[in-house]
Amino acid sequence: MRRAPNALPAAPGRTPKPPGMYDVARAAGVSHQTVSRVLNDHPSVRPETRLRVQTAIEALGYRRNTAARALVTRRSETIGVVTARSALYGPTSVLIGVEAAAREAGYFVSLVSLADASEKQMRAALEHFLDQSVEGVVVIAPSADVVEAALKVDLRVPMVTISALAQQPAGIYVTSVDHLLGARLAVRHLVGLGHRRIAHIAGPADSLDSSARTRGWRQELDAAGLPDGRLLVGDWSAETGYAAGLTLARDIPDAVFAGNDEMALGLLLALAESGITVPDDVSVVGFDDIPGAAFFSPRLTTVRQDFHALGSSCMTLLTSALAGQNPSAQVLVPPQLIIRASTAQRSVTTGHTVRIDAGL
Amino acid sequence: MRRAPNALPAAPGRTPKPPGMYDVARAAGVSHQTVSRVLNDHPSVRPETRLRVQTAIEALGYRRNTAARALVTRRSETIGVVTARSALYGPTSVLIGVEAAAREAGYFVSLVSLADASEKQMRAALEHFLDQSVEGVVVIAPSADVVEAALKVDLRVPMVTISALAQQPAGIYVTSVDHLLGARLAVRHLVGLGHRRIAHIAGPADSLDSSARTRGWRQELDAAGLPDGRLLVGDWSAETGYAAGLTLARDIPDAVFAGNDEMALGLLLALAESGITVPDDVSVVGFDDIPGAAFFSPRLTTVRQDFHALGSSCMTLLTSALAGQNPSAQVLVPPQLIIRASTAQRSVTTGHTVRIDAGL
DNA sequence: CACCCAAATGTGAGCGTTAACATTCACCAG
DNA sequence: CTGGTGAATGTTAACGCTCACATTTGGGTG
Repeated sequence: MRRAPNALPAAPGRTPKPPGMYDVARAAGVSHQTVSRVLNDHPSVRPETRLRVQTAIEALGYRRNTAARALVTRRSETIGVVTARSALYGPTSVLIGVEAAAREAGYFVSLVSLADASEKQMRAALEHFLDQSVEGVVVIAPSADVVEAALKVDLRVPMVTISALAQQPAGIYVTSVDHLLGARLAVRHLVGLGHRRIAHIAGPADSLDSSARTRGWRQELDAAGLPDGRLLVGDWSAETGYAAGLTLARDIPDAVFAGNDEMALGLLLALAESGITVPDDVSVVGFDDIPGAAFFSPRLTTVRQDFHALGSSCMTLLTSALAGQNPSAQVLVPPQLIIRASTAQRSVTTGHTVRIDAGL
Repeated sequence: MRRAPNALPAAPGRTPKPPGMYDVARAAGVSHQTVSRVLNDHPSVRPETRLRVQTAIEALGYRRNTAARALVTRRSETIGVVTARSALYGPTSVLIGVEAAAREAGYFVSLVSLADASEKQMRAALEHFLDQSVEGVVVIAPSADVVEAALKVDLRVPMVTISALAQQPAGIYVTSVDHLLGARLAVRHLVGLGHRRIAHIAGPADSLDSSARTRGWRQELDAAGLPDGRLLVGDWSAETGYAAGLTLARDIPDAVFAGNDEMALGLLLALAESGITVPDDVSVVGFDDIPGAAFFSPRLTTVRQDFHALGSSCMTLLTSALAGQNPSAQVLVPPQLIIRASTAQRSVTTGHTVRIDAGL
């Protein structure tokens, strides 16, 4: 067993008990309450006394006991974060972003990852957080059932969910990357390039992010006065992107908007194997800008999400809710279109318009 | 503000205080201590009494106050996890794996991600954990300086680091994926395919995982009686893999072992752009088996890590340390070689041996 | 049938902090 | 000089739990 190398002549053999407020108080020649006041920087403490106490704290290496504090105040400077037990790029990046933002805001984070979206699991997670006296909860919710499960548990603290809900439910705060906008940006880019038949490979049906992206695709097509495109459904995996690619290869559209980069990767492979050249024969846009997207073959045009901004947005919502304000708006973080080599002007040779267009 | 819909006729307007042990005790007609005994399943409680108490707990919706418990026991059923603030596939997957294993082992996790590997940051993180009375700490350490920083803080609880240290420092427990073995598996596969000049693109110099993989590459080359191969250094990014590929393209080896899949991706692109065909002209192996690796072009042969097993290994170490045993061995989790299409028998046309070899 | 022992249960004292209230002290108005 | 006032400090009581110890209970023994 490792023992703290402690200079104090403590009772032999025992781990020296960490000093408490009383010890500090004694050392500073004040009462424990004054120590408490210094710690919580209460105004009415003489500067001189404050200094004396601070010196004593320093000297003894005193650290306030959070359990005792939490016991009496029912506060813990901690927020709980619930995420799905997935190693996917999106959720994990969001988690890191939220953790960073929470720390910046002065909170610590307690983490629970859910093996599934059942209400039971969610309830257990949230109740655990409540037991810990967390001051707020962040739920990273990929699908509607996670949000629903979270809403069923009644929390005594504010909750913000990171989810692309079409509309904000009462009682919780919601923030998200603006997936719809991202999709529109992607499709708009494709339309601008002259593509008319724009297919979409969607993520899993229960994914909110995916629905929002699909909605964006439709809206932009609509706005451009283009007919509906072909819709295929995948599950975020390259595997399903590949399958979609095989299907698409039989009746190739002008362009494909893939719901995420991984599916775009699968798509790219299927296309290559089918002898279809990107971007000459068909343009491809992804979503996420995962590390590596810039080195797909061809380098992938995609939509980048700002996870750091998302984390901040999340904490802003939470802290203002904690401050008693009622931030009502659903905050959306704008994504960014990254144009690379997988998209190009519609080719005149394979396009469905005649050669004369090229001259215009 | 949302208010818990509570059936009890509580004092008007106030959030009803959650029931305590005394409330349960009264309801069950026993003393608070008996309730405590039931909670901690102490042996000497009559089954009938136990049942009565449990019924009362159920009825009142009683939940044990963790702060109070932590205050007296100085235990919290929580472990602290320190990780690097990175969205890379490796670290995040490890994090998810550890969280899952911790929950399985009955612990909750408190998370701190480090913006840098400074001792200051590490100290703050670990002291925060100590304040929270965590029972153990897991440090996911990509580089030696993180481990060193962690060692400098003197902890009163067991610590396990997940790091590919060449040898285990005293006082802490270490577990890791067996990167060295993984690299040897990869290189052995290459050697088995007849390749002799096997280059390596290493990860960043300060990465322990990278060093272990590089060491494995060297060892296996040695064991096969082959000359040292060409060594290039990247930083895990596809960008650097691409740069390495450009360099390698000028003097193409038989095969390349990339330190991770992302660099392999960059390498693949550089090779393709240089008119070099994989695996005909050169075989490529990656490391990680990131989602998508199976859909690189060509599908990437790589080494898969078992993050779930790693998490379990980590918790096994921690729980046995907690139980007072002294698990001394450094536990390594074996990885698995996944053979796909980026590796092939050494081509007779481009090989450095004459055609006659093919007939042997 | 008194006796003892172990099992089952109860009692009281903290754990380290903050909250509420009490006290002291210096200073100024009347 | 006295009373009042507010700032600075001290005292006491929770917070909800577990621990150590005290007490009760229910059988076997001799």
